[in-house]
Amino acid sequence: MPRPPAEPNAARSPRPPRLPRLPLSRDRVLRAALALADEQGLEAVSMRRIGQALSVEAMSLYKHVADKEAILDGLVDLVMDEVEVPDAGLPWRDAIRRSAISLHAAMRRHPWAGLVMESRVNPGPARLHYLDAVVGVLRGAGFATPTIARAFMALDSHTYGFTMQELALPFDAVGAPELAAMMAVAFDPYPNLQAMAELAASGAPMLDFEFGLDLLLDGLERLRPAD
Amino acid sequence: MPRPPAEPNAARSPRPPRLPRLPLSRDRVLRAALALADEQGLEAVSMRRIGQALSVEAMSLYKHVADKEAILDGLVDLVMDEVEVPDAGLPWRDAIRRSAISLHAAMRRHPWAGLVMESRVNPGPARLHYLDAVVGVLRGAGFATPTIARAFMALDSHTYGFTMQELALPFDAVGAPELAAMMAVAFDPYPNLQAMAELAASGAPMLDFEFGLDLLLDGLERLRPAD
DNA sequence: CACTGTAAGCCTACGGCGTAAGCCACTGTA
DNA sequence: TACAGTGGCTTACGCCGTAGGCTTACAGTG
Repeated sequence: MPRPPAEPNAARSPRPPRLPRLPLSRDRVLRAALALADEQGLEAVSMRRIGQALSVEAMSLYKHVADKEAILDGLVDLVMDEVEVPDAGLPWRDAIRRSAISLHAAMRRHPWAGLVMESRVNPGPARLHYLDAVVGVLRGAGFATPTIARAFMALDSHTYGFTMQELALPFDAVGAPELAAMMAVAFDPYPNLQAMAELAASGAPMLDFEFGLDLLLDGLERLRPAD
Repeated sequence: MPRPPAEPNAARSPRPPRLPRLPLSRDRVLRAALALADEQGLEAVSMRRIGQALSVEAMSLYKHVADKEAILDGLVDLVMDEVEVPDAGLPWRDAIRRSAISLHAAMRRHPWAGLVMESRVNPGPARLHYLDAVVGVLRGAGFATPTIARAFMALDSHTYGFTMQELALPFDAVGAPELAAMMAVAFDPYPNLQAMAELAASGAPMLDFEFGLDLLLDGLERLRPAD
């Protein structure tokens, strides 16, 4: 029902006293979205619920962000901002190692982030800054440009891939005994996997991010031209 | 408007002649979903559009699959079925190498698959079979069980991570010159990335899946107990 | 002071989504 | 013949992103 056209009604409700909320902004929108994602998961990040968290209608968000894609891009960059950028003052191996571990940690703090990052094409400034620093350190270590490209892909692939698998695994969600029981069932017809289930049941740590990372770094060190 | 209650109407439309379509089945649903995903992308995979592709209403699918999650699980397993499982008859390194390359290729054939796999918790039979074979080959090579777990994570992380990054990159979509131009703009304030942009512009292949894979395999070979 | 442009937030509505619940025609068996 | 089961259809609910237009408040100008 289209309401009557504007009718300047003196008997209107007594004029809401315009309580002066602090104004919306791209930054406030992103922070609300980040909180929502961290606390309630990625599927809670909808325009309506972000609006709700800010006591604002969904459509009001569009005055500050282009669309939902832009919000996701912004979220990724917020996470990348938490990552320790490789320090050109350190030996190349330590610098890369630290930053990879820091990226891994950031993705674990925001379990939704990996999925979002990998569906995204355009890197934001924080991501570019990180990328630039990695390349800088590898150049400083004397690697040739094509090797740098390959090395970067290999290192980042390990970090992303490991984190994604780790988060998909229920290792943290349940205790070792429950997990072992689950595995025993699921692995029933697979003899080789039984050994894995037993290992998990023993409570031994199954997830070792630095194992693969060090394999890669060792290999790169061997490829590095003597300086 | 709730239609009149059942009224046995003799003047009904002349009885649609019940043309005998071949019946629905879980398999037909999955194949339709696979075709949709491959041809029109993951967001085209909706219950309504799968139904459309099968000339059937969306709700009819629920007689054959539990829900959309089940369809996605099924899709992942269809892709895993295309993957060459490591051959226990080969030297461990060749066997693992071939299967990793095959997994990478399958994920490239179905660019949507990586994203789906990584949001999924329960491995299907094809995935379990693959996993079992990898573990079997590594056992045969003499690795200790904890090392096998770590090695598997590292190898799979590289395959998933590399493929996801590769697919997010616009390397295939545009030609080298266009890409270089894009990079030159995006990389403007980042001196180290300029070198990468030039490398890409030269048309040199930027993506080398086997580089990281071989770094990992070399490292594992060095860790392997002498037999 | 009045006037006007503009920005910020609101409202309505559209087409799409996954799926709960129930209906109906047909089949096979008792 | 009766009956239960099966496979498909219909309707409807509550979500989603967002196009388009409206209202209000304020800043700048005369």
